[in-house]
Amino acid sequence: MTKKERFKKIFPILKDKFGNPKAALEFETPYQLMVAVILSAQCTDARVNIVTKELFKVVKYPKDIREMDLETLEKYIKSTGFYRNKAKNIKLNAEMMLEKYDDKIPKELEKLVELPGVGRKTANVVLGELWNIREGIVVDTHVKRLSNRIGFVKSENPEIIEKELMKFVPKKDWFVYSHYMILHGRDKCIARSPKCNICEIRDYCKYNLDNLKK
DNA sequence: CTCCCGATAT
DNA sequence: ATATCAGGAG
Repeated sequence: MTKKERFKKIFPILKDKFGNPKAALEFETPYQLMVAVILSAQCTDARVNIVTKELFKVVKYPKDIREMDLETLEKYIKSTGFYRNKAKNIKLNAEMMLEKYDDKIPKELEKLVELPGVGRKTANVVLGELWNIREGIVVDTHVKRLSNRIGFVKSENPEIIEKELMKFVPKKDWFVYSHYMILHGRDKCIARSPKCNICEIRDYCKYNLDNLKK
């Protein structure tokens, strides 16, 4: 089976399982979503939501971050890990927002990634979530792991993985596909101990098929 | 490539 | 004890 054929088998199964997924991150304003995604680096979104529940009571726009001192911000977000980097980036990010965009988040990927703390992954999530804009495929740790296990790619480089996936994943599915990878990654294709024996897509997964031979 | 870094599951 | 969690900057 070609990659495209396998994708056509896998995608409907995941679609049937997860439907039309909403982001697990909680937010009210677009700016809050960007902050939440920055916080979600190497951290579960459940943890991010615990932190933002308090933080977003006082932070809704970039000006709210400007008014908050660094130490206070660090205290709010500490439990998400990397808190000093994240706090510093969020402060710098707010300053650039106020200087260039006020509180209107730019809708171009090239401009978004210039904001401190925002990389390609974060930018794609923000654009997709807020305005359904798909400039690429979100490649996070889950997409990376599942793509390699299924046998779609053989690479640890997010940009190479993204290009490879874009060859056979239809553009209209780019955004939901990464959502499905993330959800399925948390549910069955867990990093440490994948539950291949109860996995819905095991018949199309290289990792499972290879293990059966042993 | 390394560093950042707390919380959680195993 | 240790790997892992919706990564980004230098």
